[in-house]
Amino acid sequence: MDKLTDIQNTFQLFADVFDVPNGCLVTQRVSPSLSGASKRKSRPVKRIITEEEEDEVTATTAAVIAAIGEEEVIPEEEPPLEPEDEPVEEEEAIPPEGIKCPAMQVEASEPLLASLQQFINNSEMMENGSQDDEGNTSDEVFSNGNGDEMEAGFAGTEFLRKMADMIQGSQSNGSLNSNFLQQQLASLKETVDSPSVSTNGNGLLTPIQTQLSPIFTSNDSLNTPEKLLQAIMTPSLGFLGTNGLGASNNGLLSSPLIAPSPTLLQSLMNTPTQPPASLTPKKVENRPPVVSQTLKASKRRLFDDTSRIEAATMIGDDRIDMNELEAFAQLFKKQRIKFGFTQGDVGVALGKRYGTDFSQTTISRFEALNLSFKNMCKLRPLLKEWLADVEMAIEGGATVTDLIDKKTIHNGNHHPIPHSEPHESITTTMASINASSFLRSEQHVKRRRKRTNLDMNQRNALDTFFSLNPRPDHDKMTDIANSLELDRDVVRVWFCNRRQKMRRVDDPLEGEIVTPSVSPVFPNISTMSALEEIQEAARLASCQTSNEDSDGTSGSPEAPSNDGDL
DNA sequence: CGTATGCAAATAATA
DNA sequence: ATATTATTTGCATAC
Repeated sequence: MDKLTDIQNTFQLFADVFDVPNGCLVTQRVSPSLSGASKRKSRPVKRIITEEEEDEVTATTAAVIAAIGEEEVIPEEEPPLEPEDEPVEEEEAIPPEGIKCPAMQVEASEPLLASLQQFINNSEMMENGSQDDEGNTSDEVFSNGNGDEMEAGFAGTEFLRKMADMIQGSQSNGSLNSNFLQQQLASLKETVDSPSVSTNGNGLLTPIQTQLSPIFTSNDSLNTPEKLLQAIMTPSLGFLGTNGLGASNNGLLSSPLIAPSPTLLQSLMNTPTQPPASLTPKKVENRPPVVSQTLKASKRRLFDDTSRIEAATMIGDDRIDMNELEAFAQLFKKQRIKFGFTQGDVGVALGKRYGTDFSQTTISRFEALNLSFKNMCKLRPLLKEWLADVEMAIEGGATVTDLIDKKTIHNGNHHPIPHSEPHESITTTMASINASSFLRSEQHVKRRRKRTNLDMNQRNALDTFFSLNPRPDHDKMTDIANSLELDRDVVRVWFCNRRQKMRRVDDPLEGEIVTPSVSPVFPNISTMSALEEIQEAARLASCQTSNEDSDGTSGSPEAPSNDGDL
């Protein structure tokens, strides 16, 4: 029963996904409880853009195939299809260095359809044509939520059929996708009827057949529409669009492709009657080979791993366009340099203005679009304002040095503007700005704790402690903190991060690891003594070397120069 | 020097 | 209040 409903929903979803007004995928807030549904992992915007650029259409195709389960046989033998070489950009002062957002409108339905066709074919063969009625059997087929095995093929076919019908039936939008789908469906049906023919006038269907994923042919891997959908929708490869940003600059299609977040989809598919908990809906796929690998493999450490494919992340609620961000970033940099500010200067300046200063690193990343989309959006207004102010000031006759000087106002001295300022306006402007709106924010903006820099000894010690007990309790923590002359919070955070890291390293495959959380480490060491001994050792070790630097001179163990929060 | 990055603290949002 | 997971930042240090 519920299964059936599920199917229905799934159909609907498909229909929605493929048949939207603008001919592009759109995320629509699904009513259900996707409240906490957000497992997003973000990644730098630039990377996203680059990705899109690289894979284009090909990516989409490959994506679907891959997502469906096929291996990564679709490397780079794909005919490039002469993408776009349109000169585009008529902007003037912004010479994009190869960073742009190509259209992501590429049809994703073709490969999908092809796959569906394949699937249906296979199923058909399997069934031996024993079912003639269209929609009544489904009830039985799906009613059993656990004993489904052999019916897989059958049910699957049914499912796809329905889906196809549905899609076909609700196409009247004239949208690109709809039309295409309709077309494909036509040929699809034909083909299904006469498997020997390849009516497809696009030749799109044929080539893919061969690569039909095993997921479609094996009975047990696709026994539920959820899985099917999931497989298809697995965003890993950009099938769903990379991030819902990227608009075409050449006018291929005007609206950005916004894909439903996988999470969303999942929640959508999940029936209120959540099954036991045998499978972890989390990272289902194995390796997102195609797309992600192609990127600059320079530092595929954190980002590559961390950011999987979750591109649909920033689909958010707004259709913020990447173009603007990109443009602003460039403009910002240009102006900054023009005025003679360094990234560091800006960081400090922002601190002056908003109470939240940023490091040179952050500014650098902003300019290079090396921040998550969300993060970029968050920072943009600040930088924008700052830039505007500076421009205004400069226009008013101020000098960069003046400005820099102002923001260089170090701690405890207030003689920034000695006297005769030839540019009162500037001063006024600045003053007003500072005084009015921002000053306030400055107050309640709690400054980020200065990043603690653990020295080798502390690290080693912590490591040791960790190996002994990855999750010490409050007291233990305090103890450790004391022995290392660190703030308890620092220690706590360290452990948290460490666990996080551990998890990150172990889990990836999630296939065979047996939750090494506690056992592997010290299975026998139940003796407190031993444990403590080691701890002592660690402590000792740490103290030894830190004999002279222990005072936390340069560090920040204590008194992190907090602004004493007003 | 000013920037770009790796590694990983510190934080935010949730469970 | 705690832990976990996802993210934002920034110290250090390599370009």
